[in-house]
Amino acid sequence: MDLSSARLNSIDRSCERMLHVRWSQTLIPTMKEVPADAEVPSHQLMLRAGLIRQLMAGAYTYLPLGYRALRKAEEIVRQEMDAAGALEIHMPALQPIDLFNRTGRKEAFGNVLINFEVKRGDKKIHCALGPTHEEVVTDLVAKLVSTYRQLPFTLYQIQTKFRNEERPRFGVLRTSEFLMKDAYSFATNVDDLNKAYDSMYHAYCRIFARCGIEYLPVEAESGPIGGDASHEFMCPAGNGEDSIVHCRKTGYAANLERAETGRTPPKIATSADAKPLEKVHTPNVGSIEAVCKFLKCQPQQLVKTLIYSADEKPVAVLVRGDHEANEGKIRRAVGAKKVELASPEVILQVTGAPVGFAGPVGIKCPIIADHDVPVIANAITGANEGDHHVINVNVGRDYALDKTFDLRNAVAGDPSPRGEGTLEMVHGIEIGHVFKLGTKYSVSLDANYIDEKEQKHPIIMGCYGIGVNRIIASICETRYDANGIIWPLSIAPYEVLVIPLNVEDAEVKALADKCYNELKAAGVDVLMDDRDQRPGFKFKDADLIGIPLRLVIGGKGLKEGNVEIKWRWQTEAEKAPVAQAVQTVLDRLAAQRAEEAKKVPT
RNA sequence: CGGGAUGUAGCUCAGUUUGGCUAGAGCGCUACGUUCGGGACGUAGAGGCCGCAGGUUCAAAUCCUGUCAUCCCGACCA
Repeated sequence: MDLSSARLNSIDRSCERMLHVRWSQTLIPTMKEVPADAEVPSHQLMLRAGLIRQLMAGAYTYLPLGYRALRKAEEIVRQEMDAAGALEIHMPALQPIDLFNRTGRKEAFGNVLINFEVKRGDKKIHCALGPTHEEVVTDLVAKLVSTYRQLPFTLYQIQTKFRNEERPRFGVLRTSEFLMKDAYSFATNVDDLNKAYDSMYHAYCRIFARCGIEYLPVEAESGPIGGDASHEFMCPAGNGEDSIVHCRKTGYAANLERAETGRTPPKIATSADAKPLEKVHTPNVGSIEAVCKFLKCQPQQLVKTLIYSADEKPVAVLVRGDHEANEGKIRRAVGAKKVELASPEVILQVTGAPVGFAGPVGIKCPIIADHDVPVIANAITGANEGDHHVINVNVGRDYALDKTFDLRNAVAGDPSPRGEGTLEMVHGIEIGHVFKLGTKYSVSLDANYIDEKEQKHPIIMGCYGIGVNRIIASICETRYDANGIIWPLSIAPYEVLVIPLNVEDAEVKALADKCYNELKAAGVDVLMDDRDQRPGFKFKDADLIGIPLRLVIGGKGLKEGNVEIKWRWQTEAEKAPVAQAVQTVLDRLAAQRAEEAKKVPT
């Protein structure tokens, strides 16, 4: 046997070892009780089902069952990346800090970037642990690519990332060390960038569909390129950290930062029953909440006046008291590059009052207002004078407005921007992100190419990430019942669980062994619960770890010549004759695989 | 980084308010026996730096000070 066939043989054997196992010989530490530290379902279930154990806040060990699931997710990601033509590489997690200095991200990441010095002889090397790999990959490509003829291409890797989370939480959902698939596309023109982006977007849809995750691609803040340049892939889940605005009717979905509303601009006219303007003394009453309490009114009656600095010029932004201003929308409305809340000095300058008492009446700077503002009759606003508000403020009479804008965060009940339907708010887990980067990194790291006219240009990039751990966590967060996890067939640590109910019964044991051996010979991922335990105990564990298909072999069934086959999500088992047991399992698996495949976009 | 909570057996927790015998229970674990189709029962056992350090006291799981860790809410999150 030559070396290569020996290696193949050993790979074969290691693959075979992956496929099947006896429970008594593996490590599946299930827990009956809910660990006190775990709050959200995925965290509780992953601990209870013996998938993970915590090392410290934000760092978890994947145990055999959990690691199998993780590797299955990883493999689906890898297959779809390969199919999309991306090239797999593996970059170091350990990176020189210099790269982050050059892109300005040492500053931008701040405390999130884990970095430290190591001694090498009499030198000190300042390193970072990669929170993502834009710097490393751009540096690599800068050194490898010189001409347009080498482009375009997309590189990807599946690798551990490190971020010093200020507050790790929700078990595996937010950790300081996590497995991420990150891909980077390199192109000479926007067309090729768009092609790479679309191809990644499509691959992502296939990946999440194959993983059995309910997912929603949402429009996200687009950054430097503008337009349709960024999507987050969200898994709707009650415990998700992100708020998504979603319209069921039109399918519109966007994150809160980005979501438009379909409101129509109101007619700007003074209310027919406008009451006389009146100044009231409101000592130390600056916040909306305090004003409402003091004047016994509702926040909807107030006009919130925020002083922003738009490219260093002050502008007053008016939104209804119960709404939140959206900086991105303000930036676009005034056509500024940079928008931030003005400093107390600037506020004093334009309003003549300290923070908390700004209002549109008599203010010394331009005003822009949200659609919902001019329709408030007899509104309450700051008086541009310390410790005073004005009541019965009305547009037209007391302050002027030519037009109104969409300036606030969307709220549930807003009309969809697609013309029909209503927006609702859902929470979601961010499981993927695709982003058109442009030339931010290629410019700062000198990644250029020469075109056919020998002109030098920065390479146009895109980046595409998937949180592999979050795939597992999202499944556990959304697919479970009172008894445990309900895995999709594609990600389940094992596809089939064989349960001989009484391992002391020679006939039961012999049939279970036969089924187990035949299933593994047929290439099925099969786990056999060969433990000498009572049936109820084994059923409970089976439901907890959630293996999709359960094959029960017991004395009672055997007397009738039957075994029982049951999907985890069914309540009643199907009886199959002993002779057809294995074939029935294989048939059911094939049918289910086909069923899951139907949901994958082509 | 602000606010809140909790650290006692592998897990879930009692005991702390009001200091006082050898620190407890259930589950799990070990051995033997009886059981055996949805987390059985009996008997006998093993298992504790009561988070850590200092202090008060004749005496500290219990009171005081400090510290560490974990969880939750908020801020932050390329």
